Order: sequence, then structure tokens, then C-alpha cells
Amino acid sequence: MPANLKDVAVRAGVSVRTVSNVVNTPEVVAAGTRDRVLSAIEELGYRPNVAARALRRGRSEVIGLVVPEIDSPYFAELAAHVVRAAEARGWTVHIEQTDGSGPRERQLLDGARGQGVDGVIFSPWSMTADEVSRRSAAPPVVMLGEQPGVGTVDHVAVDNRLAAAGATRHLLASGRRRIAAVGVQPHLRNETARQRLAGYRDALAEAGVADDERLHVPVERLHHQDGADAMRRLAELEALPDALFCFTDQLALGALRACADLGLRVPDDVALVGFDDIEAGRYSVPSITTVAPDKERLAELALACLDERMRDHALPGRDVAVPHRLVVRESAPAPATPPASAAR
Amino acid sequence: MPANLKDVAVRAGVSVRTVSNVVNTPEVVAAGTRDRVLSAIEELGYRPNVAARALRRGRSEVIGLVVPEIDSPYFAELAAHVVRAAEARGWTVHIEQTDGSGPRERQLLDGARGQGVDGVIFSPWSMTADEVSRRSAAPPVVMLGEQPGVGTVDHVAVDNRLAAAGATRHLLASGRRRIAAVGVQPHLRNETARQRLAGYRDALAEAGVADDERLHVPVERLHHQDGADAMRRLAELEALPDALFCFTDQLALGALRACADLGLRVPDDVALVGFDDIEAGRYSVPSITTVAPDKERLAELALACLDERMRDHALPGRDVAVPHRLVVRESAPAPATPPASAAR
DNA sequence: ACGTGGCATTGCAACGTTGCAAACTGGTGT
DNA sequence: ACACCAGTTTGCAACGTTGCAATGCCACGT
Repeated sequence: MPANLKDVAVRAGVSVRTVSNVVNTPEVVAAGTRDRVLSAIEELGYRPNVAARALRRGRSEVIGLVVPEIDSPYFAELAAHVVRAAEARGWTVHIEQTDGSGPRERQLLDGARGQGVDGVIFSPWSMTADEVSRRSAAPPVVMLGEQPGVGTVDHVAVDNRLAAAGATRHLLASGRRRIAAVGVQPHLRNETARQRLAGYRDALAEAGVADDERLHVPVERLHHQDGADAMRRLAELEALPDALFCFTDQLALGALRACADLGLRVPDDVALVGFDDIEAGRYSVPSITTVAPDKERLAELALACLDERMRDHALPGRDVAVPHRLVVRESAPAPATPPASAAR
Repeated sequence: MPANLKDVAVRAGVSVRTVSNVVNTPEVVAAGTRDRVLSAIEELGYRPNVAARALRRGRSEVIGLVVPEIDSPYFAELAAHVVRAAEARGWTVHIEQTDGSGPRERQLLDGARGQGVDGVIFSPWSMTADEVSRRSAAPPVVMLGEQPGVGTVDHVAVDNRLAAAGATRHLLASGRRRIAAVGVQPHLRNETARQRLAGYRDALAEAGVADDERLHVPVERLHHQDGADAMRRLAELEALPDALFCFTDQLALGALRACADLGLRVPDDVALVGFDDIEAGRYSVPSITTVAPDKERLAELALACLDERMRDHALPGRDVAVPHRLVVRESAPAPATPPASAAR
């Protein structure tokens, strides 16, 4: 049976309240008393009971991290940063997976209410900020990824449209003209995919390249398999694309695999750009050119938002931008290297 | 302010205790009363306060998952299974990262005591079962990975020695004779690495192949980079190895990348076998032959152990085996395809 | 000697829930 | 008519902590 405040108090010959003070506000306790209490704590191995503390204080110092799937490299890397940043604030992190299901997203968010989390970092798949805002009783929520309307929740994200345009421009600059967009999700209200498609179109329009809808490849999920399937479908077109802008690195890695199977050389025949800068893309052959969001910053900013929002529930929804950069690697090298078609 | 039992009780015109009964043991409440209470719960959006419940019951229905790093694909995939299996039991999962630091492992395990977790799934890096057992005040712990002594904690793992021997035998069967072991950790008490090395040696001995210590490559961590570094070091030997048994897929993927840089063909010049069966290894070029532990089963068995141990803290330490199989892919194909050296 | 102020310590109550055991209800058996 | 029983419902207390406000103590100034 673990020791409680009372056990420590008896041992140190002080009141329960004084022990509590030593634990929480040591500066108000006289040095002598403090030392005596600290030894008693040490001897008994006392640890505050978090349940009692949470009940009394009304805060648990626990936040929820709700993601589609923790085993997708992007979310795994993000989670690592979130856990580290949370720890720096003295918070612990509960992980929940929505498995990319809308109903489950709703259910988890509703459940969060009583689940003793002080706030939630939510990476939505199909829910929008509006919908989240309407669930009034829930604890503060910070959403990852852009959102169309500004509800009563914050959202923290890279400027997906700008980033996608940058990636596409990079491909255009190296002479590619038939650029596919892999990762479109027409049936879902997934704002991130929407923005990336918009950015892709911006860049095409800028360059005066026609936006060929046959090159928009929808996917169910964002796994390797979906990227591979997408590439195979593209290979069936009468004219092959000369580049793919994949909405995630995982899709790009899947497409890369399919290229190998199809006998297509990357980047010579097809250039690939991904998004997320996951570790695997740095070591693949060829390595993946990608849009790298500053994930550490993303996590830190999300927690900072949550922190403010926990202090003041009435805060209006905010829109926080996270820096990103294009990391040029082998799958879509810098323009100096023209595509094989131009070289011949 | 969220509704509590009292609010519901007032609304339904019953006592607090009856509402509690409806929530916890509906079968003892008369149907009429039950319906009235349920509507009140619905109307007020009542959710039990988990902190109060945990305080009163002495159980939080939260377990901790302590891993070196959640962003390593193996741990990410494992975590996904653990979270799903925990959810099926009505538990939530609290994630902590040790960053592969011994002191942090100890600190986190000690901290777990008061942290309101009912149990811990611990994937150790350098701590042994003996050490964990000695921390008496901690909640029940189930360790992932084999352990030398049987302390008072359970451990759930594949038979690493057997699995490693199988992987090595596969390489031997296809004619490889200079097989490197990548992932040795001599300075650490990492039992998993130890067992895999032992299995590798078993297979070599069996085949009458000398165990050349120059082919044991130590690594600091298990990242892609470490695998790539290992391969580069091996390439500096006077005689190149004709195969690598990498202790994790991530190391294998790193080695694969280094092979590309060194102009070595896989599997023609060098065959690769990994361990873990992470998703990325299924889509790399070439795909990675690997030892696949049944991760879903692993998670489920670990939780089952924890469950039993939570009911009976005095249970002796157990040793639970998880099934595994060798998945043959391109990086080390079946023996039918002899290595390039033999073919010439 | 006495009031004053600052510092250190304390007791009480409450957070929302559930274990326990008692109390109530209406119907049944004698 | 009365005791008894099963089926429902209830009140009280306690889990371990902390907010609040009050108390005790001591040295200082007048």
C-alpha cells in the first residue's frame, strides 16, 4: 500500500497540510521543517496520488493525442515530439487512434470529456473545426492541420497550399510537365488533402500547365500500398506522367516501389516529391525529395496553444502557422539535372 | 461545468447512489427507474469523473507503455496494437519514452508508482528483469523482450535465439558464408541483442562456419543511420561479407541504403535479413527478408499477463513465448536462387 | 508591558465517486 | 393479522488531496 500525506505527516511530526505545502509550495515552509518532511517522504517513498490530486484540483495534467493511426511514420514521429514537449510541461500523454473513421473521431472526442484529460491534440481525418467546435462540453482542443472555418478551436499547421505549390514548382522547374497528384480524397472533408491539391493547381496554373484531372489519383488511406496502387493506375494511362507529387512520403515510398516493379527509373523516368519528411524517406533508394514540416515546432506550438486555452476556455479559435522547407533529395533533384527526356 | 452524479440524481428524482448503480450495475435497478435515470444522464451529458472514480476504486484503468522511442517503426507498430488491445479491455494507454537511457528507464518506472497507472508494459533497453523486480513499490510490470533471470515480472517475447538462428540458417542455406551480425550491443545489458547474437552463432556453428568477430558490428542505436554506418564499416574490411543479419529491419534498411552508395547489389553481392517485419521493409527496393514476430499477439499476450497480475500482485514471474516466422522477400531470397558468386 | 505585523503552521471542508449495510416497498405464507 | 422475504432504493463514510481562512508564534517598536 503506497504511503500518503498522512503517513508522511505522522512520520515527520507535522500536519498533513504542511506536508502538502512541502510538496507544492516548499518556499512557504521553514527550512528545518522542510528537511524533516523531505526525509520522511524519502523514507516512505511517498508519491502524490494523481487521482486525488486531479479530483481536488480539477486538472489531471494529462492530455490526449488523437491520431488516425500511431503506426504511420508521420504520426509516430509527431507523437514522439508531442510526448517530449508534454513532458517538458509536466504533462503526460494518452494516445487514442481513430483508424481514420469519422464516427470514431466523434466518439473519442465526446469520450474525452469525462476521461480526465485537460485537453486534446487532435489530428482529424474527416472532422472539421466547425464540427469539433459544436461539441461544447469537451475539453480544449487543438487541431493539427488546416481548417476552413475558424471555430472555437485552434489549428496548428504548415501552410499546406503554399508548401504543395512549392513542391510542384520544384518539379516544374526541372522540366516536368505531366505531374500527377497522388493522395486526393474527394469523398472526405479532409482539408489537408484539399489544400495540397489547391497548391498543386496553383503551381500548374502559374506555369501555364493544364490541370489534367486524369492525373489526380484518389486514395483510400495513406499507406505504402495506396501509393503503389496509385502508381500502377497511372502507368495504365496512355501517356505516363513524368512526375508525381505525393501528398505524403508514405505514398511516395509506395509509388517508388511500384516504379521498380514497372521498370521505371526514378528520377529519370518519373520524379517523386513527397510530404512529411519521414525518416524512411531519407534512406530509401533513391531518397525522397519532400516537404519537411518542422514537427518539433508543430508539437511545441500545439501544446502552447493548448496551454493558453486551458487557462482561458473562452479564447477565440486561432490559426497558427508552422514553418516548412523543401528538402531536395534524389527522387527529384535540383533543376540543374534535367529530366532524362530533356537530356536525350 | 460538467454534470455529476448529483445533478443527474436531482433531475431523475432519485438518490445519487441509484444513479451510480445505473451506471455500474444496471441489473439491480428497476426498469422504470433505470430508464428515467438514463434519460437524465443523456440530457445532461453526464460522464463519470475518472479521477473521482480512480480515487475511490483504487484503479484508474490506465496502463503505461514505456518504450525507448515511439517513432521507431517497430515500437510505433507495437504501440498501435497495444492501444487497440487495451481499448478492447476498456483501458487507456499512457506513453512514455526512455530515449534509450538507463537512468530514464529507472526514473520512469519509479515515477509510475504514483502516476495512477494500474500497470506498465515496459520495453527495456538496458534494464533487466532483476532490476525491475527490485523496485517493489511499482505497479505490475510486464516486460517485452526476453530476460535472463525470472524475477517477479513477466516477460513476453519471441524466442529471439531461435528466430535469429532461423534467419541465419536461411542465409547459410543460400550459400552465404561470410555473414555479418549487425546490431551487437556489447556495452549494454540488452538481452534481446544478446539472444540474437547467440542464435546467429548457433546457426554458424551448426553449419561449421567459423564465427569471425570482425563481422560482429556494434551499434549505438537502432536507427537507419546506424545500419548504414555498419555497412560502411564492413565494406572497409579486406574481404566483404556476402550477407548481413541485421538485428532490426531499420538497421537493414540503413544497410541497404549504404549498399546502394557503395555500388553493392542486394541480394547479388550482399544478402540482407532483418528482424521485426516493419511495413517499410515490405516496400523497399529490394524488399527485406525478415523475422516477423506476431505483434498483435505480442500485445494481446502482454495485456493478458498484466491483467492477471493486476488481479494477483503475488504472481511469480512468467516467460511467455510469441510466435514468429521468417518472411522471405527479395533481399535474401529462397535458396533456389544461389548467390551471384556461386552462379558465376 | 502590550499591541502589531510577518511568518509558519494548522483544521476544516470539499472535489465526485463507490463499498457497505441499513431501510424501505409490496407481496407471500401461515 | 403478522412475520418474512426478495427486490429496490438509500444514507453515510471514505478514498487522498488542496483551497481557504484562521491560528499560533516570535520579534520588534513604542
